[in-house]
Amino acid sequence: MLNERTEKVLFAIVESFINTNEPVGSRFITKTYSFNLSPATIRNIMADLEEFGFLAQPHTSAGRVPTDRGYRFYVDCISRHSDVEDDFLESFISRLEATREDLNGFLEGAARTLSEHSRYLGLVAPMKSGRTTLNRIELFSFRGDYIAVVLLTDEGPIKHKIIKAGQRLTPKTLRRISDYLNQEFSGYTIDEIRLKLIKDMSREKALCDILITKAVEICREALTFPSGDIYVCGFSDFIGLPDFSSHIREIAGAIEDKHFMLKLLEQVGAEVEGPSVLIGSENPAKEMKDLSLVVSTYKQGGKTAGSIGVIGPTRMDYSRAIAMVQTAARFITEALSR
Amino acid sequence: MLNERTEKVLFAIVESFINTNEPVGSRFITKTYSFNLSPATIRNIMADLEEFGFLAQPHTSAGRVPTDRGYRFYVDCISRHSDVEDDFLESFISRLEATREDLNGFLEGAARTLSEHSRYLGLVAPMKSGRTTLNRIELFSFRGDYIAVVLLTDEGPIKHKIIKAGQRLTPKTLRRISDYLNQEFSGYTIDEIRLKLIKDMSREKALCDILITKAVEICREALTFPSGDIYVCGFSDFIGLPDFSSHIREIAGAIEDKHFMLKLLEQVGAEVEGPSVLIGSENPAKEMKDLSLVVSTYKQGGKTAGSIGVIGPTRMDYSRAIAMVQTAARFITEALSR
DNA sequence: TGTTAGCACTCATGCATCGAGAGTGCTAAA
DNA sequence: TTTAGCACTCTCGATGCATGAGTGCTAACA
Repeated sequence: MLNERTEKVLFAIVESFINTNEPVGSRFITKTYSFNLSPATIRNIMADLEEFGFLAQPHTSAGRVPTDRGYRFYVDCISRHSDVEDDFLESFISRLEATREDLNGFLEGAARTLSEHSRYLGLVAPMKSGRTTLNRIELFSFRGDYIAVVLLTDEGPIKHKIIKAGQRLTPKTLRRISDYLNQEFSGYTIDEIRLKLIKDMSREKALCDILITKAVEICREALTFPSGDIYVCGFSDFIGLPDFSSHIREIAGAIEDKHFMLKLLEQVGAEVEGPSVLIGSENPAKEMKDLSLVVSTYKQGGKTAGSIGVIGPTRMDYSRAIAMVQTAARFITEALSR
Repeated sequence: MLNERTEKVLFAIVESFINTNEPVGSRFITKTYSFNLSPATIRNIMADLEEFGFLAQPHTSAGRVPTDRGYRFYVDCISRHSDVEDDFLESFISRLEATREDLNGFLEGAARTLSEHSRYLGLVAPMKSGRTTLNRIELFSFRGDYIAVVLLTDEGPIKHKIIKAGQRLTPKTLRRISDYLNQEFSGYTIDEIRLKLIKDMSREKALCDILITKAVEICREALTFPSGDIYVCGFSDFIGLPDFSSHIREIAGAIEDKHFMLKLLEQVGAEVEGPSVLIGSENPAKEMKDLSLVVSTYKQGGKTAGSIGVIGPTRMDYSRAIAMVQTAARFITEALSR
């Protein structure tokens, strides 16, 4: 499609622009890179690239700027095996030391490490709990007629919730309820349990057992989780980037909206092996048309356990960002397997 | 100190500036407010106010702008009993409905309500858990040699932590440990428990009881909490304010730093009854010299349970903000008492 | 003695102009 | 196919100028 020389020029332009944030001109290219071509030739090539839709001019007589399509071509071509700095990995390791046994703390630390090293926005979203397997349910009465429900999942973290029982339950009753729940639901994923709960609705009515009714009720209430955590770090550095001085507000709004971000990560992350990249207008939301997203998933026990990634301007150092996200995802996966 | 007329002029200037964000001139005052004075007289008064340090001019021949001292005088004078809009309270009530039995969810909702109605930054910080009373400790073994520790406090929320036990413990052993812990620690505040733990160090060694050692160890590990939650809402609206287009970055940095914010809230909140106000340079951190903070505490069972407040530009609608924060704090206090 | 009218003065702001510089596209020559 | 040359376009910063808002001061007034 593009001959080698044209491609090289495109890459040179993309990389210059990533570094300098200034439209790059033909003269600049000839000075900086040794293509042994005159500015005029470069200009011809640039004109071609513009026809292809890979470059654009902010105005006549400015230099060229890569379009989203240009970035896309670049990203699809670059090697995905570039290395990350040593201190990046070291940061991860020391964070892991500091937060051992505290999964959420570690994940938040991972987001922070990512943002600090990339200077972009660091994201981590543990997967929606619907897909995780329930290990055990524990109940205990609490302050009179409340019940504390603790759900242990295989993931490690515990979900908890306080429920109003409506009446005082004896420890024995409580134990019978929790035995029933564990027998029914342990080993299933949260989503499966939700399904079972719907089916049980009828069965439970048939049985007319107050105890069971209560148990299922508790379970149903306990499973109305907040839909999932997400850690976002590095906002202040991110905001300081010169790229979006104008419409910060919309961008900040989109980023603050955790539901939106979760949905975005879930959509993107699932598809391919290795980091996915969404560039500018490829993004589903218009607020993010000047932003790019690099995201990967991490696994636990062979199953996807969450997403990690960065958000930056379309003028992002993709090669570095991809390497970092990939490294981070691998690191977390490895940490979780221990 | 200030005669009544001078005071009225000051208030007029403060309020105009709060509304318009433009330096206010003598002519404007005479047109807008009916003091029955000529611009010249107003100018004389303004000159006096400037001498007092209540007003400043951005440059010769701009209007006057209130200084932090000016705002301070204004805030100290205004009635603290202005009303809030009805829909503000309604928002609270509906949030409470939606998040019943989920304290953290409710508090986050409160921060959001506050930010949405004030258009400033809404903050809620549940008090550092050190001052809350431990109700009960529950232990259960988890995935082999791990132990899940769940701490029930009087506050309602449960703190949980997963600990590596190092060896497999039988249910019976576990029960003995948890009985011991409950006997020792229930009814004390977390801070007291920390103290007790230090004392126990020696006693425990004397006893040479492996079980107790293990128990105390578990407790100590479990009490290394993350230092406290804080909910910050409304960043995108806040950032859109015209006041700080220049140094957004520092401000965003300060706000993102949760430790810093927690410390700030803790410092301010504790002192007086009703909302405290910190204006611009009164603020301990230089990054916040263009921001004002209105913060109050909410209580549970007579004890301070957390802080709630807003952060806005020094040019803040103090009267409204104070009323809102006060209302919010009262509402939460009331909700917690049920 | 306090208030006001008048006036000169100061600045910020917006607008138009201008020159410099950067970069382009096109053409013709190598 | 590449390159040199040239005319052309457009941004950007500096400059000058008029305008308007607002002030401080002085002198007159009630």
